[in-house]
Amino acid sequence: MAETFAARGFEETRMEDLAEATGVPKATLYYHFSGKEEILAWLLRSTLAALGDAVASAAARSGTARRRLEAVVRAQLRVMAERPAACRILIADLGRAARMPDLAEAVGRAFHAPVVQLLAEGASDGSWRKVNDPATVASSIFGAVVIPALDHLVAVGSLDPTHLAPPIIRFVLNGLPGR
Amino acid sequence: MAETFAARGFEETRMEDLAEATGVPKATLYYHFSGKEEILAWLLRSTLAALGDAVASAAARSGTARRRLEAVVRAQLRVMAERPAACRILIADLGRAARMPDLAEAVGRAFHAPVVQLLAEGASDGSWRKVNDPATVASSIFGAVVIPALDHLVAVGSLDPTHLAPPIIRFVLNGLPGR
Amino acid sequence: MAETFAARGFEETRMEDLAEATGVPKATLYYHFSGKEEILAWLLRSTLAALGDAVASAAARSGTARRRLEAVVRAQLRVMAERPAACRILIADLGRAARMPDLAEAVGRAFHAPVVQLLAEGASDGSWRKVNDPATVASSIFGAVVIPALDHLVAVGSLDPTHLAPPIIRFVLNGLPGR
Amino acid sequence: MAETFAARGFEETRMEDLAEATGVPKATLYYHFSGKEEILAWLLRSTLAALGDAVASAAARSGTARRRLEAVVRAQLRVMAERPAACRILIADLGRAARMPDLAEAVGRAFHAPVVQLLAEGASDGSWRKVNDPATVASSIFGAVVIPALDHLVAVGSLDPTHLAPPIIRFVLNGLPGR
DNA sequence: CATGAATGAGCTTTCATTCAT
DNA sequence: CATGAATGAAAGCTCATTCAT
Repeated sequence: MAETFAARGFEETRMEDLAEATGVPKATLYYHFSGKEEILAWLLRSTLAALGDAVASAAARSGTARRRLEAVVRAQLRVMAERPAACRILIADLGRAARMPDLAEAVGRAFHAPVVQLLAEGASDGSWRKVNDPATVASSIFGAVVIPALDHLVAVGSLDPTHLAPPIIRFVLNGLPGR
Repeated sequence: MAETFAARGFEETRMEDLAEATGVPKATLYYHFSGKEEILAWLLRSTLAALGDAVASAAARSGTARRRLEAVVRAQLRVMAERPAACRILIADLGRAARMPDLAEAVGRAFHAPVVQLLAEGASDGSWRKVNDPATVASSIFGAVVIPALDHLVAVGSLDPTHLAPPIIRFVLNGLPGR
Repeated sequence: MAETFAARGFEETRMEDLAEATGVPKATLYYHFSGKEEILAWLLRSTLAALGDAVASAAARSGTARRRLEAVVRAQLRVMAERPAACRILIADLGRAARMPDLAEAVGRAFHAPVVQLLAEGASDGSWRKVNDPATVASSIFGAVVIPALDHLVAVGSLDPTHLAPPIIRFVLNGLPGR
Repeated sequence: MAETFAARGFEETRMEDLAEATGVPKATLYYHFSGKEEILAWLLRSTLAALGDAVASAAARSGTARRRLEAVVRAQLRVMAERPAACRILIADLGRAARMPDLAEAVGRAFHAPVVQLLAEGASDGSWRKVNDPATVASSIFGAVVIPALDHLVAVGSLDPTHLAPPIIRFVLNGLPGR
């Protein structure tokens, strides 16, 4: 299902394709879901929930904000590695996600809000200096994690957080540091 | 044209809509383009070319790699501000762009390659320490610029590089710096 | 259906016309057939099958080849009278039938082969002298039956084998006999 | 031109195809002809005229009706051999020809009328016994000549009257003669 | 509860044809 | 006279969705 959407894109995926991919007859899909968009939403919602849980629990750990942000990035990459197809859909079609109100909100709750919060906490606990525009920076962090992950997903077909996490985390925490 | 695509998304945009938006009859569009997808490709290709030019000339300036990377980010934001619709399409539907082979390549040439190059040069000129995984970091930079820009584009409808550039550049160059 | 095709010709017949003529919605036609051409093929195939059956059973009778050939011609005219529309299509658009590989073969099996066989048998049983070029003569017989039948079909709108059969059979069997 | 029509059929032939085949730009074709159908009509009319001339002069010879009918058949085959493409169009799409009023009439004048006339004359000069239904028999003769010729045209791609004429003439004049 | 069959609603695309030069 | 460019008018076909069983 997710694989089918990920391979063809939402609009290019016919209800028939989903039926074939799952072995569930079209009409039965309609028995369980109200339509194609709802299938996608269900897929993404569940991934977003997983992401939200992972991020939330990473952010809720004890330790410095720095450590916790690192954990958040790792958590995000781990979830993407576990559900590559759903994540490809989500990131490859951000526009659609943005147009699905509850999803946009879910992304916000799942990643954006915890990170914004963390940015503030890090300023307090001395992890980093005060961040002036935390909303923008949270977006940048999201992009800095998600775009290279998508690159790998598309290029390699899967995601190995072991390799990807270190450079990303280094970049997110330190940028391009002078010596 | 770009506005139409950006507002509705590719599939929701009817050839008829493009005809109305441009005043050019449907059949005439087909006389010039081989189909809807080619229109989109043309739009994106032209924006990508602009982006490529802007990025290339920013990267080719004199000065430290640090300064030049800063210029590259500004250039990227400037192009996005100048062509908000095309950029929304591009970023909001990265999956489709990825499925258009020449476009994927164009993105690579327009942004990825120059930045990878710059990362190497910065290591030489002392702008920053050697970057271990320049491909991944270039992706992260791309994401760190593009995702907050998309956020603004979608939320605000336009892009003000004056406000957006500073936090993004600070983040890209310094990450979240300790005091 | 056949009437619609016969009246307007294949290309001038819109799918919509067939839908109206049958009361079956266009989309339903597409559910059962893969396209307009397949509908025509199905129509013609069924008529050809009827023709094949009629010709085969006429040819398989007991009696002299002469008698049986006569029966074959009558059978052909009878089928044409029974399905005037399908036959008009078939004969009025022989070119299209020829371009549909399985149909061309079906015509061969339905008429040509049995007649060629009969021509040989008639030479054995003394119905007529040996026929030198049976393939050509079988074609001539086909034409000698089918073209006047088409003429009547087009001119009169229907076919009365009672009137048409005698002159055709006389001509086929005797040509233009001297006294 | 004729070849193009013959290969694809009238409706499947695009104006563009004719332009390519002749090297004459589409718009120029419209400068000379009023439309696609008129091009076909022009093609067929010219062939029909040739056929009419050949048939008429064969029928007008001196000699018995028998000899002259033979000459008519030969003439018909000769014209078909000389203009195989136009003849394929004509016979393969009899329905269209029938729907073009002036063409239907031309076929009549070119073949049907002279043969009907000949049938009467043959009854007078003792070539054959009186023909009861000359219109039908003329049609049969037309079919007996034209259908095997079309068969060859389609199967072999060209027509050799030398081989085809004898069996056809024998059949037309004698039918299937007892010994 | 599940599903094969049926369909309403459109959309892309194609072409014959026109017209300004 | 000739033609490249432009277009009006359709039509075939697809698909999400429904519904009777």
